[in-house]
Amino acid sequence: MRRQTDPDVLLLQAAADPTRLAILRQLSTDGEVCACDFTACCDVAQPTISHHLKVLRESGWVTSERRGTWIWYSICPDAVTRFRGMAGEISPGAPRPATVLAAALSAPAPAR
Amino acid sequence: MRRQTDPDVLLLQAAADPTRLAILRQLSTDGEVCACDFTACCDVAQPTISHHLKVLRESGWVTSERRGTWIWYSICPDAVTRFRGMAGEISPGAPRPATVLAAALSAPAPAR
DNA sequence: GACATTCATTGATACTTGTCAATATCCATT
DNA sequence: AATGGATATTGACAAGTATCAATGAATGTC
Repeated sequence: MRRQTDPDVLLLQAAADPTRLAILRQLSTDGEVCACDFTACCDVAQPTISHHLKVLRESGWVTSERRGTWIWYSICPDAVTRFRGMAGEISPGAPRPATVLAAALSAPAPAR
Repeated sequence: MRRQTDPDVLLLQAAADPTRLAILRQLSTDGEVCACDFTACCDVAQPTISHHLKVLRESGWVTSERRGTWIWYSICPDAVTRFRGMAGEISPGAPRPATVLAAALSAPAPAR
């Protein structure tokens, strides 16, 4: 298992966790959320929330801003753009007209 | 670490791997790909490809169809729809007009 | 300064996952 | 049925990760 460097994979990996997806969804709804408010929605201890926020920060999903005692988190618009770009690129694929299908069936072997 | 059941998280987790993302991208480009053609693009052994294809199958990303000796894979349109739906739901969040920002700054504590 | 609160870090532990060698299974051809 | 090629499965191992208790660092209040 080699460590990830592809930024797209990093973005997906960061979102692919129930706690972090819940965080992203709450941020999508509220726009800005204090770190102390995430413990309520996610049913995990404070260090765990802090860990997940770090993952989201380092993957580019969120930014934080200190205001006195509290730290407010919000989603980076750039991450949303990148995520939607990936969603646009992944598609069911090129159309397969009958001629192409027939060619594939009669071909001696798949393309190398 | 409790096992995942949320289908959205499962979909993201399945895509959040370099090999599997490469598979999805090749399927997006070519529409339909023979299992034997994935070993070339991903630089991993055949059992590893088979393992990743299984993950993509069980998470709903792809379907397979046997044609004689070869098995052809393609992306499920439904998975694409779900993925794009998630991409649409995650956003930088509600707008923060000056009044809201001022209220947040002067508030004694974050909303509980 | 002393104290309380918020958030981050450290360290330990249990669980999950990506990988491959070896083997099995399925299909087509001879 | 015997052989060969394409995929899947099994088993084992190394590496990654989610979690929390304990602790540290920063800020605000008294």
